[in-house]
Amino acid sequence: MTTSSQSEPDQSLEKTYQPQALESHWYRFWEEKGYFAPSGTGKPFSIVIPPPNVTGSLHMGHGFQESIMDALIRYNRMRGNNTLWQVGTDHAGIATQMVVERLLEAEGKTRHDLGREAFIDKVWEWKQQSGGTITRQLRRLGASPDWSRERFTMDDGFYKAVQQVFISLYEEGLIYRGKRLVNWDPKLHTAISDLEVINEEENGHLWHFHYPLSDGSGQLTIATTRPETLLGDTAVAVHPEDERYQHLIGRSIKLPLTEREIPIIGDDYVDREFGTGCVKITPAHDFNDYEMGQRHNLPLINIFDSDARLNDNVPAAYRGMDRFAARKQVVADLDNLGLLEKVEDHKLKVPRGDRSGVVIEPYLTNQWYVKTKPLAETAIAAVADGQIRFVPEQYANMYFSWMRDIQDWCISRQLWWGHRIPAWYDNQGQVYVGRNEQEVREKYNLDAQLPLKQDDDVLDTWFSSALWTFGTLGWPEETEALKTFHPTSVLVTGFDIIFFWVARMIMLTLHFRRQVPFHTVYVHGLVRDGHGQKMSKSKGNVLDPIDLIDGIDLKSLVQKRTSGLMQAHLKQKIEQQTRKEFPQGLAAYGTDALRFTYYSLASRGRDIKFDVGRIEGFRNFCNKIWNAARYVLMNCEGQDCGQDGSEDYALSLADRWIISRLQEAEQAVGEGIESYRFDLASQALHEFFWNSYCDWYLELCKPVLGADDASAAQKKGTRRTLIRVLETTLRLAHPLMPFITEEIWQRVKSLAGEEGESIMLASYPQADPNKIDTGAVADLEWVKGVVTGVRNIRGEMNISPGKALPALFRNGSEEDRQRLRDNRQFLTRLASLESITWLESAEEAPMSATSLVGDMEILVPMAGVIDKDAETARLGKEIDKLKKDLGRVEGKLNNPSFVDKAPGAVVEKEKAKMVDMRGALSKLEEQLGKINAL
RNA sequence: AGGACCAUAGCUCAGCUGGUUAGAGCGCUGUCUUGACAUGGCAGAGGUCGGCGGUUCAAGUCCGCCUGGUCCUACCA
Repeated sequence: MTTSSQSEPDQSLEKTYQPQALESHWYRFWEEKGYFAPSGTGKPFSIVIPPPNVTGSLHMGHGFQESIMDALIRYNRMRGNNTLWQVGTDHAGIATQMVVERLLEAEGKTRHDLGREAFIDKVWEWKQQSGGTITRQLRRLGASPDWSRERFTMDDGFYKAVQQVFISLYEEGLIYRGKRLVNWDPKLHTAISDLEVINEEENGHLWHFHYPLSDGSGQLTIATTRPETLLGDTAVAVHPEDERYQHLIGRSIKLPLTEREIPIIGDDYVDREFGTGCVKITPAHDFNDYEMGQRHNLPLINIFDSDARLNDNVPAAYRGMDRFAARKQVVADLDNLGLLEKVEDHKLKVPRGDRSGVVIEPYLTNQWYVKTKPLAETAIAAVADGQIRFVPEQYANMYFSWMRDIQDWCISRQLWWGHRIPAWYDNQGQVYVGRNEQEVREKYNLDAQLPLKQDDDVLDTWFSSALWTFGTLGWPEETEALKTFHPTSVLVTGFDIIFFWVARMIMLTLHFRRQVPFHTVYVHGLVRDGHGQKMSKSKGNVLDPIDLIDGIDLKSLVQKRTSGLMQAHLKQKIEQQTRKEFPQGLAAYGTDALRFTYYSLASRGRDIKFDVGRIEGFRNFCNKIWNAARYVLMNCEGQDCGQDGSEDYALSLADRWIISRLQEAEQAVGEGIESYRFDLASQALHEFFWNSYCDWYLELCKPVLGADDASAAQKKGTRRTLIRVLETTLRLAHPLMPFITEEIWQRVKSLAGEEGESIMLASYPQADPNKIDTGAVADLEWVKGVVTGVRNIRGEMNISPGKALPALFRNGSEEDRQRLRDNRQFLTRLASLESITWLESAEEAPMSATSLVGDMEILVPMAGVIDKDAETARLGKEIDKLKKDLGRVEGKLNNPSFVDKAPGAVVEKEKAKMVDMRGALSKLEEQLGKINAL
């Protein structure tokens, strides 16, 4: 491996770009040197990482997000800011507990076999074992957080912060415990918050049942999607103004199967148009019915146990039945009684747990809640008054609409893995909140003999992650880090967790710090596959960022995508699809190419489709940089590159031009990063380096460096420019492509007069308007015009690129003549010309192919090389295009209201355009005429 | 039901407060192994900017309606 420039400074770059070796080398170097820690000087800039699940692994979404954060961090670090990227991981309650339970299941055990203590030990063990995966993968991405400050949402310090927050909120009356309906997950046996419930439309049925009136005078027909809840009905409701049923309000129903008498009530919640206009009311198993039950003092009959099986509150025949079995049974029984009127197909939204996928049951339990309304008010204000800015702005609306209608947040979870709720109960169920049992006894003056039992529940994971920005910086201690880096500068996150995380962070941080958690929220889109599909295991379209970096053969890729599938029947389809899409597997593109791809796709927060063709293109870009650097080094190593402070060098037109272009590129890249338009930043960089530096500048250097007649000063000026522009571009690109830039920079820095141990600590290039030379830009545009004109003739006429052609210039101005005198060598070389001769107006021109640069004509004599028909066609094409455009311009200028009303400058511009076009057109037409006359 | 976003070249996308001949990458066609690079060079083809209407001297860009798509929130049992 030749990546160590320290030991072998003179060794040139390997012939081909091979990312693998150099990436691990430089990462180790940076980390060992401690470069990721804040410098301690400059303006503070800080970002907290959205903490990934400690036992998780890196997916494309992480890759995208961390790449963006790392670019911001490296950019700010190079700008001289005191830059902190705070890193850490989340304990991810439900997700982690589920993983460990699945491991136990493989051994035929459940968590209950182990008991709480032993199970938690097991989870810690699992964290120990797999917890390093994601942080190792972050390193592979080149992420540069301060690892020495790494935190975990269940470390000791965080535990303190969580307790403090819970206890304070409780004491302020903002946390309370209450018995009410919650979203119950019968598989995971825990309550979950509204946000964790996914409502998807599914096909179901609407059953119409007859409920007989108690007095036997008739019946009411109700419509329901959930027949089994009949067993918990405590009323039937109709609209109070519904003439069909009005008279029945106050009377009662004899509830079938139960023989219970339940009232008929009037409530304007009922929609007269839907179903039959009569609704069965089950206050214990439906959120709306619950509300209605409260309004009408209806009893609550809970008919389920925690598995959602029917409990002892139902007739013996149904006890112990699963809810879905009970549904069938109830329908059958009512049918037998002749009470089933009909069954209709019906689409309905079915609530499912986002983790378990099972149908969520509204279920009456005791839970802890955060009273969110008071917290939301200040949180709304912070965004409304601009203390927090969303990028793109439209996400602020999403935030507002949710916050204005926010519901209390259920924060208790019936899990074992998580922050245990700091509350104790005596035998009477009296609750005492405090840091530990001893403190509770002291605080509440409890008798030492009074038995206390801690709450079994843990807190929602998002409760602890809501404290992330200040908790990681040492709160509740008033640390230096907290004072320096809070509020953080920007939060980089996906729109999917604005409610889960961002909103709650804003609420709790404002409450406890009287500070916003961050000034800007940059919301990025979701990474989808090349066809716009969400990446998911079951679709088998997941791409692993690490595989894109290291490459993976087809066999392993198929293996990876088809193993551990929940539904085995998908296996074949996924395998086929994978073999078709990636017949060669994935090549090893390297981290820099992957990162650059992410940036190129990061526009305005919309979803991105990750096309593997794209990363290949940017791997090629890396290769281009590599080879350009090889060429530069080849010409500069061991040579005087004009870095000794003496001024004995001369800058050519090309030198002055590329320096001008570099300023523009610096401007564009900087603006792109500052405005979170990484697509624009990466594009500006790509365009500058490939199209300006490589395609033109390097080619323009060749005649100078290779010419015998070029002076030492000219050669020195060219070498100086060559190496300095390369070196600057590397710094410009470093936040986006950290590895390749470091590798090359180490070889280039001293030649370019730079010092320093690492590019990541070097200064970020700033555009200098004084270096923009508009004259040089115009002159070089002329050179490009001539070269491109000849090349066009050559290309279209199929003349071999090796064949040197004579060229005649005609109708040139004094400026054209001066430009030719200055740049003859460039034109000869780049256009591969044998000679360039001015044709005086009196002279007869030989039959030629023609190209125009302004008013000047370039003639390439046709004798022997150009075929008449091809030239006719080529000119015809040019003429058609000109005519079309000219027509448009003339139309505009002939329109009096345009000339009257448009600003003068616009009109002048159009007039000048018209003159140019007319001139060009007449020259081309004349030329076409001559050729046709042959 | 309410709201947001999107529709530009075969594909993926830029196009800022309305004013160059609408751009890029990939793909495609032709050609060239020239001492940095075939992971490359050079040249080229390809678009009535989803539809209709409006504002304006001027609309891909602003406004309205329509069509198609994505998503969020709420929810009628």
